[in-house]
Formats: sequence, structure tokens, C-alpha cells
Amino acid sequence: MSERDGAPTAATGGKAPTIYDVARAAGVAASTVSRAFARPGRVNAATAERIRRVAAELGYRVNPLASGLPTGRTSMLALVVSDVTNPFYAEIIRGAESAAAEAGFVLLLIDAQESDRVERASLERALPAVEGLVLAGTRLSDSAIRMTAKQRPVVVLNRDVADVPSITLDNPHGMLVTAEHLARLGHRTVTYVAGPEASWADGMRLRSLREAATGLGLRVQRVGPFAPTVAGGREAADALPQDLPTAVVAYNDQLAIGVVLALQARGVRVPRDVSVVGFDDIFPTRIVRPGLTTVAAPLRAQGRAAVDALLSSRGKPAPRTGKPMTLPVKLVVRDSTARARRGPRRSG
Amino acid sequence: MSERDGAPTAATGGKAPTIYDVARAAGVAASTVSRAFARPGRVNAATAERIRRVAAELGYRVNPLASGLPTGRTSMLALVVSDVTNPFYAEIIRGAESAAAEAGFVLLLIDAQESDRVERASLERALPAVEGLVLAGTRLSDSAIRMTAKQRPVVVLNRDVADVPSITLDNPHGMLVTAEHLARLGHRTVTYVAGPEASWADGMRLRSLREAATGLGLRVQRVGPFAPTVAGGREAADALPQDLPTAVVAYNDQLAIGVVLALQARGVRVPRDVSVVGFDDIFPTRIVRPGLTTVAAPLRAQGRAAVDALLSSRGKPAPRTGKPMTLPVKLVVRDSTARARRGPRRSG
DNA sequence: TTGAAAGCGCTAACAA
DNA sequence: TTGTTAGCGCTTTCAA
Repeated sequence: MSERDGAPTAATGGKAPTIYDVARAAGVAASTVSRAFARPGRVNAATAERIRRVAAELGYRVNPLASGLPTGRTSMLALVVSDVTNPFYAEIIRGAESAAAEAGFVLLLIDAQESDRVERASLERALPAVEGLVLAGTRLSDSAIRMTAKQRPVVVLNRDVADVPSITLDNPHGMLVTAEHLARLGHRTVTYVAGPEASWADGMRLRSLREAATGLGLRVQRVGPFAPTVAGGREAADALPQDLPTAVVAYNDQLAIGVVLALQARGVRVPRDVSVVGFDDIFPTRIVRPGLTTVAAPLRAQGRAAVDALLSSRGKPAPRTGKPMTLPVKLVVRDSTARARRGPRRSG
Repeated sequence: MSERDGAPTAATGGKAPTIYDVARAAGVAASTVSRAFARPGRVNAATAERIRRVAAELGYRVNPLASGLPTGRTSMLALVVSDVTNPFYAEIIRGAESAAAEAGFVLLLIDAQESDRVERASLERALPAVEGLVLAGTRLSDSAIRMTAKQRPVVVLNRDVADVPSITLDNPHGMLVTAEHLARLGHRTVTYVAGPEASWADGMRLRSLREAATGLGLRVQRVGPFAPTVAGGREAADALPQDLPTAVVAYNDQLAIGVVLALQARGVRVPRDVSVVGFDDIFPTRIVRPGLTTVAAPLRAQGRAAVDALLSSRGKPAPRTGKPMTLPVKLVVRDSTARARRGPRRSG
């Protein structure tokens, strides 16, 4: 239990060294130590060097809490997701976290656990401590989001909230290429499996699919809403019309996977009897059989972009750009879609 | 853009109300306001009530940074994972986050991105701000962990570090039931697909499997190490002996899934030709075909337990309990294991 | 039960 | 370039 680097520690009874300890040991004023770390250019090179050395010896680290008090700069950002357990967020978190880390920021993770109450409580606690937040998945109402945005810079993902910067996916394009793909395979009807009722993206996707379908002679019907999970997809499979459609487009990959699994369990073959398309391209689409055809979203880039937007908005006058930033998507064709067979197949 | 609750906000030019604003409005001293929030019992009920009301009207919230300065209590915990993208961590994060939230704590997420450098840098930044940390997946050396543990309470997951509290899984039992299951199915040889070389759990599992096998007349061979990912599993499949073993036990589910996928791609049938067992029971084991037989770990409970341990150690003298806490595991039999066929099958 | 006052560790004018 | 001096918002003795 040696204390090689000589740093006194809390556990050993000592306290963490402060700026004063360093100042004393280096024979300078505290403010000079502060400058040496914050604005190295504003202090004599030799002095700065000596301070750094002494600080290292003492095991000194600037206390972000203390420095955040007078400046308001806490170097913390919050990321709100509705369910950490959802693989959809994994890539977003990764993107946000790495962008934050690169900028010297630390990320507060708030898992709303699909609960309004939990989300509000956690937000309440995190808000005063962070310099900005990205709402990747939130149950908050538009007005609640706007209220929050008044206190701290906010970036919303996959949702369009008036007056709040947002980063969305190109849902219209995604649905257009999906519809084209299906039409090209000879499908004439497609059932859209809807996600959560409150989801902005869900409404957007259904509308986009309908629009795209119109020009292609495709008929669109809708079932739902369902929880955006594999379990939700299983339920959705039961809600499909008795005369199974030849094609199903799901709000997201999890729903699509659930649909495929339930269909297969009933003896329905995918894609031979029914073609299925998902959205997002989360990792499981690659390990499922058949591989899921899906609209791939740049999730990691989205997380990164959100943090970048937040960081670049600091200090700026009004970050209200008006138009939401939209990220491109593309169709990834795997094995869950195939040429439509003549005549519908009766459901088991 | 109304400001219904009258709370002045940063974005509107106003500043967040402080304890002094509340004090003035309520006609009491700042210290009384402080007490009203921190120790309600130590202040006149009527006064406390009035303060709460005024505070609510003003939209006052205690600033955790400011209160953390004098007390050292920041209400923040850090959680370090090696790769957020790994579904293995999803449940751990969920458990840790909810336990933290329930205790009024906020969680700092540190994604090491499988990089030593990234992990150290992030840790460096987070350390001074948190009251404790759980290392769910870390690349740090034992001694580095011990150094960290001297500065803040630490709980390590799935790893045994001398003098640092840890929460591990009952690997010996997991491997024992796995070996018994396989032996009962008539398998005589099993290949262990190893995870990362540095992994404590990996060594533990191999050793435990060997021990269990000895008593059951099972021969164990090992291939690896491999990255604990699906891609790693695919590689592992190629490293399997030419004469395929009838059973494969993988370090974790991701490896197991990769092995299954690669085997299937080669025309090898699972479980008919080769039985495969994973570890952890992450969500994808349920959507993969065949469903993966695996040793289920109480991941969420583990995350929760880690935070609870951290929280209960605060203020306590020395949290060095000596023995690591061990969580039970159990075998979940799905469809990736079956009776061994006579005679080995040649690899494609 | 309440108030006054002295910090917590750091930053940011303002002087020197 | 460096030192001095106020705070940042809150907690916590110590008196009243």
C-alpha cells in the first residue's frame, strides 16, 4: 500500500491538494497557479513549468466543482435516453460520449426508464450541474422541453420542437427508398407497424410512407401503436390482418424483429411469405435470421452531432437556427425482403 | 414563450435564483433557507413551509455544485464501462442508474472505448467530482485501481482486486452446471472459446470449467484469446480444431453468437453437429436462432448492488470487507445444445 | 429556532 | 507577468 507518487488521499486521512498547496510549494500566488492551468500563455514559461511539476508531484488536479462555481463552466453535459437497455441508444451514447470526452467534457447519463416521473426527477437534479443537454429520447412535452431549453442549451434528437435545435433523420427519404424497394419487388400492399403513439418520428414515418406509396401504386395500412420493442413486435404480428400482407414496414428494428420472430413461430416464412423492413439498423439486425432489411441511420454520428451542436452553441447569442438538422439514411437490403408471391397467404 | 412560473432563466438574461433571493423573499436569513432544505426538522414548521412556497414560486433549486463545495457531497457517482455498445453493459447501466437515481444521485458515464488512454483521461476528469465509482469494465491495472480506490470509494465488477470491494458472479457454479449439462447430453470433449487475455473472469471460467470437467470425464481444450464480440466469435469458429468438437463453451454470449453464425455459414448445424453455450444471457440470446443456451447472470442486480455498496460505504470507516460479494448464476437451456452425436464431424 | 460570519477551491478583475 | 482581493452559492459553526 505504498503511496508512490506522494499524493495524500482522502482514504489515507489526507485531503486532496488544493491550488493553495501547489502555490505554496511553488512559491507563487494561487492565482498564478490557476492561470498556469487555465491560460498557460498568460504566465511565464519557466514559472508555468515549475507549477506543473510541483502540481504533478503533489498529485494536484483542478476541482471541476470549485472552478465551475465562479465560472458556470462545469464541463458536464447530460444525455437523456428513455431506456438505456434499448440498443438503439447504444450508438448514440457512444457518439455523444466520445465527442464529449474529446472536448474535455463528462457525460451525465439519465435513463428515464420510460417513466415521466423518473425523467423529471433526474433532470431536476442534473440540470443545475450541466452546461447543456441532449434529449435523445424523452417523454417531456414540447412545452416542457422549451422550458428546459430556457435554462440550458438543449438539442433534441428525432423530434421537432419549435424553437429548440434538433437533429433528425431523413425519414421521408428512408420511407421513399423503402417503398421503392418493395414496389420493385412486386408488392402492392404494405402494412405499417406503428411505434409509440407520442413519437414524432412514428407519425413522420407513416406519413412519409403513405406519400411515397401513393406515387408507386402501393396501398398502405397501419396497425398499432406498439411499444418499440421486440415484445411489441410480437404483439404486432398478432394484430396483422388475417390475410397477411406481403410486406410489413415497422417503425423500428426491434418491432421488425419481433414481427419476424412471431411470424416464424406461426410457420410463416420470411421473406417468402412476408417481407419485413425495419428502421435504424441496430446491431441485432445482423445476427437475426434472416438478416433484416432496414433503413440505416447514422446513430453514432447523431450523438456526436448533438454534442458538437451543444458545444458550439456555448456563449453564442441565440442558437435558434430555425431549421432542424437532418441526417441522411440509406436502405440496407438484407434477406428479410423478397419478391411478392401471387395471392395472399392465410394467417395461421 | 411565456414564463409561466416566473423563474428567471439564463436564456432570458436573468440568472437562476439563489438561496439569497429566497431568503430575501421569505424574510429570513440565508442559513435558514439552507436548513429548510437540508434539515427540515431544525426549522420552525411554519417558516419552513413559507420558505418552500417562496422557493417554488421563484423556481429555486439548490445548486449541487455549490453545496458540494463545502460538504464534499456532490451526489454524483461514476460508472466506467469498456464499451457502451456492448449489450452486456446495458443491464448493468440500467441497474446502476436506477439505484443511483433512487438515492438522489446522478450517474457519470465513462465509456473507455476499449482504450486505456481514453479511460484514464476520462477518469481523471470525473474523479474529483464524484463520491464514488463503479468499475464495470476497466482496463486499469490492479495497482491503478488500488490507487484510485484511495481517492474515492470504488467497487469493481467481475474482477477480484486485492483490498478493493468487488462484486463477481459465481463463475465456478456456472461452469459446473454447464459441464454437467453437456456431460448429461453425452458430450466427451468441449472447446472453451476464450475472451480477452487480460480478463479475470475469463481465466476464472476456464479454470472452473476444467475443474468441473475433470470429475465428469469431460476433456477441455481451449482456443483464443478473442475479442468478446460477435466478430471475435466468428474468428473463433475458424480457430476451432479441424475435427469439430461436439460442444463449445464460450467466454460470453457475444462470442457464442459469433461462433454459431460462422458455423452455420459453413453449413454446420447447431445444435445437431455442435452444441454451443454462452455466458451472461444478454438480450440477443433470445432473438438468435437457435436460442442460445447460456449461463444467466443477474446483470441488473449487479449494477444495483454496486451502487448500493458504494452508497452504504460513505462515511463508514474502512469498507474493505475482504471477501468479494458473489452473485448467483443459473443455466438457461435453450436450443443451442443437444445430445452429442457419435463420431466427430469434419469441418467444412 | 434563527442569524451572522467564515469558509469550501477556484476564478477574475484590478493593481502593481 | 504576478499578486491582491473579492466573490461564485451553499453549509456550518457559533452566538443570540
